[in-house]
Amino acid sequence: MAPRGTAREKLLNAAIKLVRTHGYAGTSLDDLCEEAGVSKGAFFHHFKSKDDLAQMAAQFWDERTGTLFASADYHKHTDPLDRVLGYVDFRGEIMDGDIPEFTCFVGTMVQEAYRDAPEIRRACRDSIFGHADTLIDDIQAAIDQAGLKPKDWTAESLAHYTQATLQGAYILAKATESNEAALTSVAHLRRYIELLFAPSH
Amino acid sequence: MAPRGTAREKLLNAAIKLVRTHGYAGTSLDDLCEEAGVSKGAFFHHFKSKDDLAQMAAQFWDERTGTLFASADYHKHTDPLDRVLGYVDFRGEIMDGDIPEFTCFVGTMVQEAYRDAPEIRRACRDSIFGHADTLIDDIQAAIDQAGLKPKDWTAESLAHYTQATLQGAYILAKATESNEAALTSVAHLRRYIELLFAPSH
DNA sequence: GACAACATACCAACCGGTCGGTATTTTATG
DNA sequence: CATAAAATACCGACCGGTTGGTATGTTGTC
Repeated sequence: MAPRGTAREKLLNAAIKLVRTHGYAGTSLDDLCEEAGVSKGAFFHHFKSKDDLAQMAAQFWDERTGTLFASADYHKHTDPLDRVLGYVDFRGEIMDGDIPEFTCFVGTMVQEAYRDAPEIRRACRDSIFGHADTLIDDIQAAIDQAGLKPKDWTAESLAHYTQATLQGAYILAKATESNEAALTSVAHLRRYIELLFAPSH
Repeated sequence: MAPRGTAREKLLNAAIKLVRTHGYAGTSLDDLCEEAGVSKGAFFHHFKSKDDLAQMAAQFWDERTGTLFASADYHKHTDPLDRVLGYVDFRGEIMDGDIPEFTCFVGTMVQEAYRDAPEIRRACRDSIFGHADTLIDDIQAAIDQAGLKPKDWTAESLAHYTQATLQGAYILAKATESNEAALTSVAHLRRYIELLFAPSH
């Protein structure tokens, strides 16, 4: 028997895995409980409803990915532009293995829930944009160091754009059942950033 | 009473509308029939199953958007780069109104169906990449005219990248319930293409 | 009157959620 | 420090409604 006090976390991890594979509405509570190896009773002890689980899972995802990115090597670069490009490279490096293993849980879920479950939408939005915001300081430092005075874009808008590209890359990956088009997209994103900061402008 | 012989098309349009709003699994056959103003019998007269409808709807969407883009003004530019940039601008212009009205039906659906319904996945893939392919000739002409010899990208990969960016832009729009981040993404995409073809390289 | 285009009635499986109960851990009290 | 009470963690049968799908009509048109 599994140790007590672990059902909640097992359900959160099961949610992330199954929603990435089958979508939110396509994942039933029975599926969730079976995947987690817990009972229906345990589910409703920890969560008020399926939507409540989804919201908590978005926060859980946010923390899990926050740790992953915070401890990644790209922060070690002394040059701010290298940190930004290192981030992009890192996003490419983790596009590995089976598609549900590297695609974005909150990006997937918000597409289904944005209209019918406002709290889920907000939790997903906070995760996506909270993560994007971790890039702003490095981008701004790169702008300052390069002596750029961009008129029609900002560190924030570029940070958001990176997330759009990555989310879209995952859709292409799902459509083709391959990470190839996703990696191509990351390469284009990298090239864009290089061009933005290229000395010749 | 609605005229006979229109149920099929009404169901296809209802599918596009409802899936864009609630997702694929989140849309029931009863919802579909009610939205279309048609009975369950009519549904199963025209479609073998819900998945069959989804597949047909992806093809229907492909034809509908094919007509829209084929008749758009950006083709009128004599300069190929202007046609490409005109396409991007056009994508921004149609990001208007309520979110389900401008987001991508096949991009939404493939996220839910890519693992569990291979025929739907293929139909969505064909629509996305078939559309992307309509850009290749213009991009290639722009490359040739600018005298570029890109080593690590092609007209095809750039065409695919535009679709990734747009699909991701829709996710940001859904997450924020606003088209603002989507428009910002389109502006960045435009800037990237301008930089790629800028004389100074 | 044949056949396509619908409508209606119905079904079994599945869905999210409830409920009564039990096992374990924590806490208050003498 | 013993122990009873209370809170927590968990179980699984069960419920009513919804689901995708079927079987059997009815209606319009050539």
